Amino acid sequence: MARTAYHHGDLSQQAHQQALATLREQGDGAISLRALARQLGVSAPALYRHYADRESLLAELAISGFQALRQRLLAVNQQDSRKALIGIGLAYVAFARDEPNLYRLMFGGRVLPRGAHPRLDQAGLAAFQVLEDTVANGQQRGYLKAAPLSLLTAAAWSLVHGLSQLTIDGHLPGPDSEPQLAAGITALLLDGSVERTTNKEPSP
Amino acid sequence: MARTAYHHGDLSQQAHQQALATLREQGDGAISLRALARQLGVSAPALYRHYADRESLLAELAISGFQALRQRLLAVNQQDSRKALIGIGLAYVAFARDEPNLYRLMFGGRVLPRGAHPRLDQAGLAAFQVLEDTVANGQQRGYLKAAPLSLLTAAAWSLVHGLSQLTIDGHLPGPDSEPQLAAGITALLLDGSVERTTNKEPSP
DNA sequence: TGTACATCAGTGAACGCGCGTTCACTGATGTAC
DNA sequence: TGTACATCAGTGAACGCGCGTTCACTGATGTAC
Repeated sequence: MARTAYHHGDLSQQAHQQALATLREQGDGAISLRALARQLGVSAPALYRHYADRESLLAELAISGFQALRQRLLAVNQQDSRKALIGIGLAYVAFARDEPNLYRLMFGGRVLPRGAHPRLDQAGLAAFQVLEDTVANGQQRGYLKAAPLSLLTAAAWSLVHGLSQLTIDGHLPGPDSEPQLAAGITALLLDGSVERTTNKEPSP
Repeated sequence: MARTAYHHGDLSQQAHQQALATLREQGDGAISLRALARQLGVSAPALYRHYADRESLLAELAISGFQALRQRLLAVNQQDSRKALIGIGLAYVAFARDEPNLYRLMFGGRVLPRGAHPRLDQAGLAAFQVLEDTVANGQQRGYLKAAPLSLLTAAAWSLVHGLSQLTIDGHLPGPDSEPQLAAGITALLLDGSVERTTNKEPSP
């Protein structure tokens, strides 16, 4: 253990991890730089070597959250358009359910306003892009209505985002019935977006 | 002005109003009992005559928020089922856009957890009820699919809630194009929920 | 109509707390020659 | 291979702040008789 007194060596990473743990357990309001430093056995100002201020730390957490969400969405099988869209919806809601406090931080709006952290905005966009690509894909295959892409995407996003929020805030029936709820709701929107004549996927 | 030194006479109400003003301008995080008392020219402990603690005050604000939302939803014309559903969606999103910080408090989840304030939960339910009634109404008139009411309602709610959140957090295109976006999205969900054979409203 | 008294709605002072951030500093590391 | 020196990553102390809440209290109001 080359843990010399000075030069912790891994402070940036460990601070991130510890803050993430606190966030998960107690929400972003519970994250303070002083407490964090205490937990890491380090003086508070040391953290300022790695994070400009408290908000920057939170932004970093949110960024890695968006990256994780993006990975989940990318992992969805894209072969069948219909299954892909439902799969994206399920993956999205599953992420929110698994990481409620992280999700709240990412989309809270209050804590991390748009525009203040360019890398954060970018990470959010990158995750959103996967959803939009999936919709565009479905549309190109003639599977979705000819409505403007932005409209279809906004609808899909609103739906999964709203469902996520309502779920993690306990407004909807227990989490046991929630996955099929998500699937059912997504299907509901989908069937509305399907051209009547083209409700079969062209085989690859 | 019977504003005697003691006995402010209207402290409860004025505290509510002042707190609401602060909430609107700066969000719930900016509400503190001490600052509030200062603004009202009253000692801080005086507020404890009217509110058990800070959180109770926030709960009161959220309650009146739900009441206001409910009124807006009740004001929607219910004659035509399709128009009613779209109207509810528009009214809902308009409320969020007009009162972003209040809306965040009502649905933040972090600040006011479900179950802690019975009257708050009740007020939330009462607002939700209007939406559910509208959906049930549409279904009874044979206008909506025979899917479970809870599913249809959850879908509608998720959609408008998600759209509201994304809108007030600036994730969607400018607020200028937003009303037609809301209408378009709601219609998208609706057309998916419409039985193909019954897309005309029985005339009254 | 007057009065004793309970109750209500305020006050001022204080407790105890933790926070973000800055400052001048020191010890460790890496690099040029 | 050794050494001067810049740079990096920490330290401890302190500033200044505002907060929620409790305490023992006092002044005003309302009510029973």
